[in-house]
Amino acid sequence: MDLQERLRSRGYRLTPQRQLVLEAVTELGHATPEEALAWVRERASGVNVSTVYRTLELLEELSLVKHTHLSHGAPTYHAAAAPEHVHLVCRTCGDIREVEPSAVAPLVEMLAATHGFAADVGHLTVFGDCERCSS
Amino acid sequence: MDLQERLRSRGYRLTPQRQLVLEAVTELGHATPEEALAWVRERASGVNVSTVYRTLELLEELSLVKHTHLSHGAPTYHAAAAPEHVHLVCRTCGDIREVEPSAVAPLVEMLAATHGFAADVGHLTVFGDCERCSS
DNA sequence: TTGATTGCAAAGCCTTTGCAGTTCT
DNA sequence: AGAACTGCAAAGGCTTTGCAATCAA
Repeated sequence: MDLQERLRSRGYRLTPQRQLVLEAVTELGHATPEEALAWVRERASGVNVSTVYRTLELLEELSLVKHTHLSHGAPTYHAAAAPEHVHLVCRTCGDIREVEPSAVAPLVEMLAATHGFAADVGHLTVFGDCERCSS
Repeated sequence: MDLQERLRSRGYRLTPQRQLVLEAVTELGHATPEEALAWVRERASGVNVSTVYRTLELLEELSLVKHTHLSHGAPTYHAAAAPEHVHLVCRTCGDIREVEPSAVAPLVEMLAATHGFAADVGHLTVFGDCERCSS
């Protein structure tokens, strides 16, 4: 199912800006709104920040992108099509590492079993200290 | 070790504002800076927002409080003395539930073993859908 | 044509900062 | 006196919103 199809089925339109923002997030892997904007502006001029914000919100609503909070500031977006992963963020050195969702499978299963809670693994970020910083 | 002692040993001073902010966070269990301020203002007048921010930062530095992000907006603080817990946040109904750290023990151990990563359980928040909302 | 979409500028949250007055030691 | 602390007001990030012009279908 492609972008246009998803948009049209909800009465939305396909615009160059929307294509570019989705492409930016996909290409960059992880991108803050500001970073996505920068990427887009390398390809098209005059695109505004507010369009990026509105588009990211829309794309998230369409389940085409997701976001997490990897730091205190702006959130980071990534394509929903990208393989799911959990983030490990080191609060000492700032290093960010991705680990496979299988790492949290036991947790997810147990939350489902004991609390009926359906965890969103793609949104999960674990803060702590990485190997170098905790020793 | 009490507040005054911790402060003094680092060259800081004990002030009514600092006592009140710590008390607010402790009493409220979870509090945003704004909520802490409101609580403090019920006991003392004229306390300023910036004092609350500065104090929370200081208390966190002294390991007396911790913070997590339970929603998109302001962070929530809780006393470090409170029993550690993980937060489950339902993104559909907004419900917030606390679960015991034992729930994530396997995850924590495995991150330590395979990635040398020391997870901060008290900061961990799992987003997803709660029982009612996922069915 | 007509409703969706955009750019622009202004406003809004949340938080930080500079500074001068005040308080503690 | 000297340093820490506070309130106040202004500024700073990040994000949202109102509106008129523009564009997709």
